[in-house]
Amino acid sequence: MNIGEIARRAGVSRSTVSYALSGKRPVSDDTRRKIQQVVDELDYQPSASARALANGRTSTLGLVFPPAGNHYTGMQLDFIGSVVEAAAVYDYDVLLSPSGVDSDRSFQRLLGERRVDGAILMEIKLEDDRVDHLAAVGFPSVTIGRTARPEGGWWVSLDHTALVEACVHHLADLGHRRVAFVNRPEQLLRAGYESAHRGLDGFTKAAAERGLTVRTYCCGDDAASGQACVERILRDDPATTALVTLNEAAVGGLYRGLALAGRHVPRDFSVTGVVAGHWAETVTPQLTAADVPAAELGRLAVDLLVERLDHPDAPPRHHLLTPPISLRASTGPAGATPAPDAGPAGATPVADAGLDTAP
Amino acid sequence: MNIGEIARRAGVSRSTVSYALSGKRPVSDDTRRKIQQVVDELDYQPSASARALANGRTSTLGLVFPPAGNHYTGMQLDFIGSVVEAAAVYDYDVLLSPSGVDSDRSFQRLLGERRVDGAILMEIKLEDDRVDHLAAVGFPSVTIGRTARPEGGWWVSLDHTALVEACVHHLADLGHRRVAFVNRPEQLLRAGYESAHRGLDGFTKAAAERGLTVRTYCCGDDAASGQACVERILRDDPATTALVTLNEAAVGGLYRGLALAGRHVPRDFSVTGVVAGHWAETVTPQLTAADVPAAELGRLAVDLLVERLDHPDAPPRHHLLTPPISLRASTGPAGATPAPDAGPAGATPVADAGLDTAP
DNA sequence: TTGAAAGCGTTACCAT
DNA sequence: ATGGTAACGCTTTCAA
Repeated sequence: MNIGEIARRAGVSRSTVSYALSGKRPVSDDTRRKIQQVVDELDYQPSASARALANGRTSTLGLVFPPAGNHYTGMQLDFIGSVVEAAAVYDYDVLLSPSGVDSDRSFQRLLGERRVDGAILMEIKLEDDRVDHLAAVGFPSVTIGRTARPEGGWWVSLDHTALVEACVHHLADLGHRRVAFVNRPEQLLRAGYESAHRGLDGFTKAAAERGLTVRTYCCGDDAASGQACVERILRDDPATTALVTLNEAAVGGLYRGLALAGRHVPRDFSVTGVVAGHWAETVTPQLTAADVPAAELGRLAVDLLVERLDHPDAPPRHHLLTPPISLRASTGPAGATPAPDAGPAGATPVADAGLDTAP
Repeated sequence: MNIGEIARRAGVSRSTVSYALSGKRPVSDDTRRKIQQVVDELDYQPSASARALANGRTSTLGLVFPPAGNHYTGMQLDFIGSVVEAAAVYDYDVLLSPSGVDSDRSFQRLLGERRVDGAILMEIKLEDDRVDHLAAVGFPSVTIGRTARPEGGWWVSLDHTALVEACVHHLADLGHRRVAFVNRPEQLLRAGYESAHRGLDGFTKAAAERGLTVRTYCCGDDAASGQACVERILRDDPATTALVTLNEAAVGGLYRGLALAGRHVPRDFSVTGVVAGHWAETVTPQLTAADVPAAELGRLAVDLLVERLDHPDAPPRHHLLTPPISLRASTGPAGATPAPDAGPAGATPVADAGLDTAP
C-alpha cells in the first residue's frame, strides 16, 4: 500500500494526500475526510524509508553506549530506559549503538549512513574521540556526561566531583579520619572515563581539605571484586572506618566483605557513594548515597537534543546536576566502637548486617 | 556525497559503483580499485534510507519491550544488552520500541512504517495481541517467552514451570513443608504475563506432588514491596520456612524483611527462585537460584530472527531452556531451628544475614 | 484549494 | 564487464 494507491482511491493527487496527512498545507474538509476514510480503511501508513529519503529526516535518535563486556550497570540501563521513553513522547524512535570508540562499525553506520537525526552519547571520556568527531562534523548530539572541555557543547551531566566531595564531607562530619575510595574498574579509569576521574578528583580534594588519611582503589563491576576490594582495604589499613564508592555493582560485595571481616555497617564502618536510588534501597542496610537521577538525566538529554534538532542555530545548552545525599542507614559516627585489630576475621563475632530491630 | 558523485569521479556508472560496493556482480579489479580509492578518499557511505527504499530492507531489528513504569529489572536489561550485541555481530542495528500492546504508537510505527526487517518481543503474555498481530500479517518475529499456544511460532523461552518446580523440589528435599511463592506484581499476573503464570503453575503442581502447605503472593518490583511481602507471609503463617520467588527486584527486600523478623537465612528460612546469575551473587547470602541465561536467550533470539529473515520459508524453530539451579548460600535444611512464635518481631534477636564466619 | 512533476539516493533489471 | 534507466514511495516546489 502506497500513497499513490490512496490518492487514486480518494480521487485526488498524491500531493494532496501527503498534505492532508502532514497538515503542511490547508486541505478542504471534504477532501480531507475522503482521504482519511480511505487511509483508515486500508490502514495506510507512509513508509519511513521513503519519507526519510524525501525530507532528510529519520525521526530516529541514536543512543550510543559502550559494549557491555560482561553486563550493564543498573545506572546505564536506567539511562537507556529513560531515553527511550522520553524520545517516545516526541514520537522519536531510538536506535541503539554499542560503540565505545569512533571507529566502531555500528557508530559509523549511525552517522555515515545517516540513520538518525541526532545522537545521545553515554559513558563519556575526558578525551572522547566520538564526541570530537561529532563536534567536528557538526552532527547534532548531546552527551550524558561531559569531556574535559565541555564549553560550547550540549550535555547533561552529574557533578561527580561535587557529589563525591559531599560524601567525603558527610563522613568527615561524622568523625571519620581514615577513608577509602572505591572507584570503577582500573580499565575504565585508564581509558579516561569522566565519572571515574572527576569522582576521584573530588575525593582527593575534599579529603585534603579535611585532612583525612585516604587510600584509593579501583574495583571490578561485580560483587566478587567488591568483596576482594574490602579485603585489600582492611589489609592495607585496618583502621579504615569508612569508604566512598562510585561502583554500584560492587556495593553488594563491599557489604559482604565488611560483614565477613566482622565490621558492622554502620556501627563500625560507614559506606556511602553515588548510585541509583532504587538500588540504594535494595541493599541492607540501605545505602546513604547521592541518588543518581538517571530518569531525569535521560529525559533532559532528549529534551536538549530535540531542541537542538528543532532549532539548528540555538546556542549550546547544558544541565549540571548535583542531587543531594539521601541519608539512609549505611553511615554513622566514627569511633562508636574502636576498630578491631587486624587479626584474621574468623574469630570475631558474626555481623548483623546493620539491622536495628530494637527501637 | 552520493553514489552519483562517486561514479563521476571514478569515471564509471552508478550501477558499477553499487555493484562494486555490494559485490553482487563481478567487477574488474581495475575499476574496483579505482572506485574504492574514491570511496576512501571521500569517506563515502551509502544512505541507509535510500538503500532501504530501493531494496526493501532496513538492516534494522526491532526490539519491543514493555514501558518501564518505574524502572526495568536486571533481567530485562540484560536481554536488551545481549540482543543489541548479538545483532551487531550480523551488522543489524536495533530499534527500541517501548510497547506493551498492539496499539502503542511506537509499535505501530515499527510495523506500519516498515522501520525494521523483523522484531523481537519481550515480556510475552499468554494471550498477546502483539504476537497475534505479527503472526496474522506474517511479519518476521521471534519472541522471548511464549504464548499459551506457541506451536508453529518462533521463540526462545525459559521453562518457568520446570524451573519453579525444581525450586520447590529442592526445598522439599531439604525438608521444608510450609512454603510461600512470591510472584511478580499482581498487575502483571492479571495482565497474563507468561512467566508469572507458568511459574505459578509449576509452584502449585510441584507443591501438590510433594504434599506441601503453600501460600502464593504477588509482590511489587521493588525492595519495599519485598519487605512488606515477607511480613504478610510470616503473619499469614508464621511456620513458613521457605519461599520461592520470580521477583528479582524484590529479593533485597525479602532478605531485609526476614532479617527484621529475626529469621536467619538459611538457618531458619530458605530462599530460592529464578533470577539473573550476577544478581544472585550480589546479595548476601548469595541466592540459590535458577540463573536466567539472559545473554544466551538474547543471542538465540537474534540467531533465530536472522535465520528467519534469511530463509523466509524456513520452518518455525524454538529453544526452550531449563538452566540448572545454582546451589549457593540461601537454602538449607528445614527445622535446624524451630520457627519462632508468631509474636511481634521487635523482641527477637538481631539477624546475622546468613554469614558464617566460623568454619 | 488542488495537481503535476522534479527530486531524494539507492538498487536491480535489461541491454550491450 | 559495464552502462542506462526504471523503479522504490514519499515530500515539496511550481503552476494553475
